[in-house]
Amino acid sequence: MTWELVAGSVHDAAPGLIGWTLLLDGVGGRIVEVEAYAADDPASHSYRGRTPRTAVMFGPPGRLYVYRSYGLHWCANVVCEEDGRGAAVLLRALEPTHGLDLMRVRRGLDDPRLLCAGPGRLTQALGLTAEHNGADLTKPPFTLVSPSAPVAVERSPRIGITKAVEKPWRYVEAGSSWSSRARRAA
DNA sequence: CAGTGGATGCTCT
DNA sequence: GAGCATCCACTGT
Repeated sequence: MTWELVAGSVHDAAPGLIGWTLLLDGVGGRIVEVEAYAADDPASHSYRGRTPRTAVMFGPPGRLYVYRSYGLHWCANVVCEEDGRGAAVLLRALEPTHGLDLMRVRRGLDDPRLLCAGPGRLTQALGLTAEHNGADLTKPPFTLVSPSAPVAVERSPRIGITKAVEKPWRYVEAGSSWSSRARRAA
């Protein structure tokens, strides 16, 4: 596994993660949308230094950083290296490929486009919670599979933040209809 | 369609 | 005590 992927800058790691397949207990799909949160980034949880919540972001790369968002959702990140200064890539959307039926039950929906299109949605669909904070993504119950073909990636500004709003650090698979902003289609 | 606001809990000031 | 890296239901066109 080319896990050097997460050893460098989040701006290399984030587009590099697009197209990988992520499964938890066999349920998941292809990563089609992520956002980079760099060490030197006012919008990053790690920006003000290490705290109990963000400690995982400063740890070994390739781990999961999970936090609660707006009191009700979980959001999942892949921790990157960046000289141990705290950096991670937020998983924003998957193209569901494995375990669709279980995802539908967990999400209470049938529409496959709404199963994993959004950071809170994908964690709910996979059953990802705080219990997975700090988990090693290269080991069970997680599975990571590299893309079988090269993936075209586009950049755009990040969503839902109030600082460093202009930075184009959201990475989406080009032409994907599974991202959180491309929900529209017939 | 677009726009608004409520739910909800934890972290840090 | 404020401020969220969100989602959904509801409103008015």
